[in-house]
Amino acid sequence: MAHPPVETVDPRIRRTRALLSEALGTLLEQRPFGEISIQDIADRATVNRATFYDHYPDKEALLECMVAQRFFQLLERRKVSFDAGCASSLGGIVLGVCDYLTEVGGSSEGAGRRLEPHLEAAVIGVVRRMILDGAKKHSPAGTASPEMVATTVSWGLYGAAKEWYLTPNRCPSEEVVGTIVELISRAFRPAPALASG
Amino acid sequence: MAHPPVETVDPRIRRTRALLSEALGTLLEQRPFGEISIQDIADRATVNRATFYDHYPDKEALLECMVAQRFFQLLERRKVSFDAGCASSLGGIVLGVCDYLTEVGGSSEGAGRRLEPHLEAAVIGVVRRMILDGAKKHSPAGTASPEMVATTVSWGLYGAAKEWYLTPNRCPSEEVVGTIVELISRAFRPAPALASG
DNA sequence: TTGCTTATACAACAAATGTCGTTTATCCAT
DNA sequence: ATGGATAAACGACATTTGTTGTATAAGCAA
Repeated sequence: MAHPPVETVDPRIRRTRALLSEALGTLLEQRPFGEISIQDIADRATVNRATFYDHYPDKEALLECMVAQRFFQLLERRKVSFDAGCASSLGGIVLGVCDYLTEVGGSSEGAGRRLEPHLEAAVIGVVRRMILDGAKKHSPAGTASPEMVATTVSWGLYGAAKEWYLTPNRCPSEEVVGTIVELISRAFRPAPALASG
Repeated sequence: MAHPPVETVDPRIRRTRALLSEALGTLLEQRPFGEISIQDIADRATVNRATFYDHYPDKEALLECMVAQRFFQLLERRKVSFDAGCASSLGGIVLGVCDYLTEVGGSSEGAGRRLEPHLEAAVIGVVRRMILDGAKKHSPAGTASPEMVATTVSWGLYGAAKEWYLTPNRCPSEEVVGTIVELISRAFRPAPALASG
């Protein structure tokens, strides 16, 4: 009944949300997000349309939850974690984002050359959480709070991955990881002297 | 007639789009974006609803155009530009983003603690363009293309500004600029040795 | 001015959205 | 097992959305 899907024990709620999530996932393999109606999702999930609104305010919210969940599971499968003291540990996250974009964008999303904004927000959210957990275990990197660092890095990281993904003849994901890590990992290092002006 | 508003000379088109943009701007001062229908916008603009669809596919597209235009004008008024050789020139952009978020989020958007994704995309787009123009005039910063650098920095910059904006008891925008510039400007410097691991 | 081009107004339509109230089924604590 | 709590099914409704076709008006070039 809660709109932002909170942790719940009730098997009815878990079942319904799982059905809706799976239904949207299946439909996204067939046609782009914009061509999927809530009725379509409810039908595929064998759930009443009104029940959908008991769980999510709109289909964008469902997409966001689904993406966050699936992307997080992708990182879990790869046993990706983050240690702020180890710059190369960012590589696993970067590779995960690149591969996830390729995976979900391959069929329909990428064709329109437009990533669903809520998909982007969900991915960034997962990355931010992971970076924040790692960053908090280390000493502060200058005047910026761990939250500020985590947000900056997660947004920059995602933007870089998206830039790569939208490049017409892009290189394999493994090759771009180093470049992206190089760009964003500097946010964790102590500040060098800034150029004046 | 073109959906993505291209440069046009026809005064009828310019007039209609200006009316729609201004109408949405006025309505956003009264209630959040989600509670504004296309009919509302068309009425306020004294334009037929069907005409709206001759210019924009949906109200999100109008919002994106409006935000990009207004935010760009904000930077123009402040005479903000970017020179990749001068790290502090990022400060003007950062301050512009922070102030713009405060400006548009003050009335209705900020209350719900949720920024419209298309607003975010528009702001990032303007920042990216400005950074890209400045970055292209300089030598390449490592293996990353100017586009990659500009995208990474613009996303990171926006994320940082958003983090600041959403902080409950945030400091004045002038105070956070230095922190954000310090975080993101490193992407323009030559790569230091990375921590191993 | 004339005439061609094109943007806008307008009406109408099927479809989708978001909400509400009622009934039925499921969960879970006792 | 019983009973209270609550989730889901279902039908209905007003509203919004996106599209289509035709008529009117505005722009612009000759």
